[in-house]
Amino acid sequence: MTRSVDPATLLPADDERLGVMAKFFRALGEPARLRLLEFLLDGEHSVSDCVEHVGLSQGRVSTHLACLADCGYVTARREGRRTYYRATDPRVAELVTLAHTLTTENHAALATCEKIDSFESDN
Amino acid sequence: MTRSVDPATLLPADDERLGVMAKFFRALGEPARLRLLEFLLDGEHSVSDCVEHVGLSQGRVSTHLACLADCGYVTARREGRRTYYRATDPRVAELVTLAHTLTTENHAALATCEKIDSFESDN
DNA sequence: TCATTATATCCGCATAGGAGAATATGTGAT
DNA sequence: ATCACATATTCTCCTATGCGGATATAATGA
Repeated sequence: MTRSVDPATLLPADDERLGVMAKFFRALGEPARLRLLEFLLDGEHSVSDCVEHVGLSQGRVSTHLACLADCGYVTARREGRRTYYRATDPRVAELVTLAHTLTTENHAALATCEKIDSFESDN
Repeated sequence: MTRSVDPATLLPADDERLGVMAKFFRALGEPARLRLLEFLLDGEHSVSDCVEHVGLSQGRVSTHLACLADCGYVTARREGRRTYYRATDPRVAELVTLAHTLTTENHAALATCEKIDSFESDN
């Protein structure tokens, strides 16, 4: 039953687990989605509210929200022609808070990390 | 002192905070880096150990490790010609654990999320 | 100094995925 | 049924970033 454990040929199951986790994190690896998530942690909002809040096109915002929902960060509720999104799970808030704390502490180093380019604008 | 609060024209400071947090999360939005981080949570390892562990090119692994270090997930320690990396902050372990729990619960939905493509291989 | 080993950096290539615009779909009102 | 509004989906474009391979740099030893 034991299968190859050649380090470089890792278990497929682990591959999948890591792939899923990576997706999960990548969902928050976008300023726009992070802003949306924080907005939705703050309370329930419709898509149009979100559009106004982040200032992106309606289509893009809709996609971002769907992404957050797929990842389990927020839940959607349809009411009439509107869809309301909200972040309910307190552990999500916990995750964001934890990240906020860690990034604040490490702000300097992170800001200069060029391996990942959020937007190294000139500020 | 209060400045424009037009929702779509958000505070630059907030822009930067979100940009940095996004970077922080994006660092974990990659299966390879996630695998490396878990490996380093487990104990201290040299770059070559890591190369063997993840099975990617030495250069790539070095970059991934530098990225994790810049983001504050791991620390580097040079000893002779080798560099040893390790994840020390327990809050990092907490972050990973939390994500692991949440993704496990939501595995099904996440696996089908096509907004983000980790690798939707045919499994 | 020169050789060897361990890391780090650079380069070109390929692709994931974000952006807006246009369009489709769903839903309540007339 | 038709219209108007709210959201979702599709399209093309373009950039960020992962990858390997080559090379530069650092550190130890002869």
